[in-house]
Amino acid sequence: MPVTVLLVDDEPLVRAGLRAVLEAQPDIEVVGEAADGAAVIPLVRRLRPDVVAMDVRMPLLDGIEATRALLRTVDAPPKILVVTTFENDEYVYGALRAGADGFLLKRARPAEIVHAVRLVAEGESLLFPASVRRLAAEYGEEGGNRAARAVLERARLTEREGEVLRLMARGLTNAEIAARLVVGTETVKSHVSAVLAKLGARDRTQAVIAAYESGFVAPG
Amino acid sequence: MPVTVLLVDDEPLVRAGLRAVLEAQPDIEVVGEAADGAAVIPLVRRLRPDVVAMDVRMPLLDGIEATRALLRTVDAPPKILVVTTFENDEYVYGALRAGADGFLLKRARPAEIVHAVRLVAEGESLLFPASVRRLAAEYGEEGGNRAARAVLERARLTEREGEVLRLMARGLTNAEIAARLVVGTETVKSHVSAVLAKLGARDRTQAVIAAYESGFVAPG
DNA sequence: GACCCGCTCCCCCGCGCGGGGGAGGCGGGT
DNA sequence: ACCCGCCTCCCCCGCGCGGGGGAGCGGGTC
Repeated sequence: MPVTVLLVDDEPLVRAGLRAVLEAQPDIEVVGEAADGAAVIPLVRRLRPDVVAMDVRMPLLDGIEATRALLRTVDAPPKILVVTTFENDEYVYGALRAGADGFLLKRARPAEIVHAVRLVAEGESLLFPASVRRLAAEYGEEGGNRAARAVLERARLTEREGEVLRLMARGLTNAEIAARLVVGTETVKSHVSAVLAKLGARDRTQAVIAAYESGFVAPG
Repeated sequence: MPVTVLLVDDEPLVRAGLRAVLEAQPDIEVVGEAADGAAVIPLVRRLRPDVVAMDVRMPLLDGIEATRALLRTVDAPPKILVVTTFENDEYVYGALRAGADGFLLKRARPAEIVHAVRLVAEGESLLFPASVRRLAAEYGEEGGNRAARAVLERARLTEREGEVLRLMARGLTNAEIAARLVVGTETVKSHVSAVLAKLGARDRTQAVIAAYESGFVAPG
């Protein structure tokens, strides 16, 4: 049985492109399209797709709200793949926080798009696509922490949030981080929440994974 | 002010060796020695060392019990560095679980020993020394998961525990892991607890860090 | 047969974590 | 003067996590 996909994007051109790429696969079937977030829920109820490829910026109901509504009102909801133009879109992080399973850049190569759909359909999350992982490599070994800085910028982490993430990635608890930074635990909690939101992580474990996968911290 | 160290080992030779290595450093001072775990607590109360270098296998009171007792009865307890002969010693994991801050191989080079003492004195934990981290490199890139298998063996993780750790390192919750493995959440909790104990990790975040640091899972 | 071990599932319990709010100070930018 | 981003701290709340037990079962060893 093929993977069924519902396309949600306000630009017909993008929908057509995604459809062309996905329909070229024998095991992927596009079962419907929607032009805005408001139309998604009834369509999902009727078509029951495995995956919804959802734009973030849309009229009426944006991708974040649509994702939230979908997960709240539909039982056995489909996997949600957030489609965006910018790697740096805060809306993406909002959508991931709302429960989306991964994100996908519009300028990704067809093979990557297909791969992303298959992955989320299998239940994998795709928070840190290859493009992000390659950062460290791009900057080279001798870049020192230039790659880390780049990731910082992409995720728009503040300096303090970066410090907190680094300590999280050393296995410290909030209380220990607070002691280390000589601030209150509530302050650390604020920073941690900000880091989770910006990285699209659900908990500190996923944030640490993100730190390793992005090259923000390196093993050894 | 120098880092003060208390040596606890039943073998005088080992104590002498550690003392020679550490005293060679201007910023490290060995303030006392003990031959078994039972003598540790009163000595710590009197000498108030920054670091206790503690053997695991000792008569009367072993390193695990001594660590536990120390942390329970002494306020502002010193950092505890577990000293062992075998990388594979389950006692080590027990000691780490009991609250020790790091472990150290007796066959480590002097520079490594000094480094370890300074690190734990600064409040860093040292769960995964360089010797373990180098595993992946030893086995080479084309080793595939041979390095991972080696780590598995060293930590004595069972096959199932290895699967669970791998899923933890993908950011899954216990419930999600349970669904993936088609078992109950209580079962997963058992495996997770076993993994934490064997890796000397305090929580799943530290376990994931261990997985990355040891090469059990690799970024990218 | 007795034994150990790995996998499975169950109980109770405390606590750290993370969500969702808000709020004040402080420096920089227009 | 104004706003805004950052850092700091506070509240309440639910839940997942991890610790501490125990227990049954199959498969291997001795």
